[in-house]
Amino acid sequence: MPQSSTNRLAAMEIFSAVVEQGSFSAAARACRLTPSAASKAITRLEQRLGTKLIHRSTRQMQLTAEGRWFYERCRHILSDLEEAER
Amino acid sequence: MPQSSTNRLAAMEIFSAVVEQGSFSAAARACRLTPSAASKAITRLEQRLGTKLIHRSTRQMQLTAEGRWFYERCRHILSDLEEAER
DNA sequence: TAAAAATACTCCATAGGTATTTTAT
DNA sequence: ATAAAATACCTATGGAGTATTTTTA
Repeated sequence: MPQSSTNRLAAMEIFSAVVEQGSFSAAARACRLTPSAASKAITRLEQRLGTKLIHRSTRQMQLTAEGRWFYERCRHILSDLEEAER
Repeated sequence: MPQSSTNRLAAMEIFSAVVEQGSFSAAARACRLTPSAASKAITRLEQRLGTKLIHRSTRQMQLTAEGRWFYERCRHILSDLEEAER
């Protein structure tokens, strides 16, 4: 049930974009957001899940095992969603 | 991508509750919301989808064909989501 | 006529933007 | 040195609540 008022789908979309683009700035562009917004979205997501999804430095990023698993779930859910909202 | 800033998952959860409970007030209780919030959530959802999901009067409600279809999609997505966030 | 739903209005928390700082190559 | 990420600060708005009105069995 709601009350978990954060926008979980937006977070999943941004996370997927980060994974696919390989950087926060590129993901932000793809999502038409600022890098700041993308960064904060991922941080919030990790806090909510209580898990690190991406190991990142200013120059490189790598998915954690949980990140890889969560990315697969995201793809699945987002494609189902696309169908549902079509 | 975001910018569709509405909380689509919350809407799906509320919609599912309405279907399962058979009324907006009961669904609101189940979701720990006011009937007002539930009503507005479904209205927003229908507007966003551009489809009527529920034919409703003050005394009865019935799913449209689209509503039935969308409900099935919701169940599927929400249970996948539960797994993803677990 | 009494319940459930819809709505007008108000308020606040989430999440986005800008500007700046930090970090790593 | 520079480009990317993080963060501090500010702001806007989506969405929740309350109070009220509308609806229909």
